[in-house]
Amino acid sequence: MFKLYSKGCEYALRALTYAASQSGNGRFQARDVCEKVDIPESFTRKVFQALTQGGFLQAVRGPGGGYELTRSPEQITLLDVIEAVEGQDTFEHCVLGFPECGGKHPCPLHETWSKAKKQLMAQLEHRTLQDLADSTTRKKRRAFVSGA
Amino acid sequence: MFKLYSKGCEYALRALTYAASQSGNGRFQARDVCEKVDIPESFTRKVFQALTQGGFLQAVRGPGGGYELTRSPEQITLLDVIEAVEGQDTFEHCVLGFPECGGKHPCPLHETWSKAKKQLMAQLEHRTLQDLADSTTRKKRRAFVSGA
DNA sequence: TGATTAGTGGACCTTTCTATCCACTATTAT
DNA sequence: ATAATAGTGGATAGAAAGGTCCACTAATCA
Repeated sequence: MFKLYSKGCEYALRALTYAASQSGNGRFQARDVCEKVDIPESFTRKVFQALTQGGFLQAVRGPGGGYELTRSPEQITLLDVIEAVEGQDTFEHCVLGFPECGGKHPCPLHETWSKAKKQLMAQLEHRTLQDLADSTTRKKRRAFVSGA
Repeated sequence: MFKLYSKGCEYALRALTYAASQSGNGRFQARDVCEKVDIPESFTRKVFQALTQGGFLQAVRGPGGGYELTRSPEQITLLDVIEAVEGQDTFEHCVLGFPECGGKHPCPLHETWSKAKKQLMAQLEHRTLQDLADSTTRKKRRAFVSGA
């Protein structure tokens, strides 16, 4: 089945989007954010650990601690998050599984897929965590104003 | 990690592309084609069974038997094969895992993903098994002519 | 110093996907 | 009829992804 990214990555996107939408110093706690966006805490913690080791998040221990983004949300694209979680080469594998697929020995789908991939990645590079955070916040504000 | 489709679907595409590239009555045997394109036979047989039950292939038992495509290769797009193996709804799931994601309650990524998906599916609908078969045949002929 | 808070790292379990095996049925040829 | 061929269906095994638990460390506060 089709998968744009793993579950861990999905959780990371949801969690970080929520974190970015919160006003304040930008610090968030794993427990809190997982509860808020309704994703499995233990599992997501592992993803946070990986993002920390990858230099994407900074961990702060002890009371009042949590995580902080090392860049501001408007400087982080979806592709950044995806590649941080999945590795830089997620989109690089030959879709027909030809080990030799490449410039010199392209598989029959190489050109087609290259084109599709380019368009896909352009979309993912185009939007930032801040964009996503804004769109959720807007929605909530609309609901609030309309009394829903 | 990113996956355009499952292993089974990858094998189906490779096998059917090979089958389409063969001259003759269009009948092929599981054992033969799996050997030729170097994919696991037992596993791929299951995929063939599914494609048969889905009306995509016709099975012929006994000596000289095998499978036949129920449509000609130039009438079968990559998207056809993918949806036949993976189900019609492979590309329909919300990428952020929001159960409510849809026209009325779009997730923050809904628009972005819809656009990317449309472009992706356009690519997959554009090429047929015959196209893929032709490109592999052309390559072989080139190699033959050039003496490689 | 001791209690509390919050992230860490490793072991372990469950589910899904991938893969193999084998007895069985249908078909053809001798 | 019998043997050989080719797909079928079910059981089962192995690998990877998804998920949980718990003892531990670091930091803060009383």
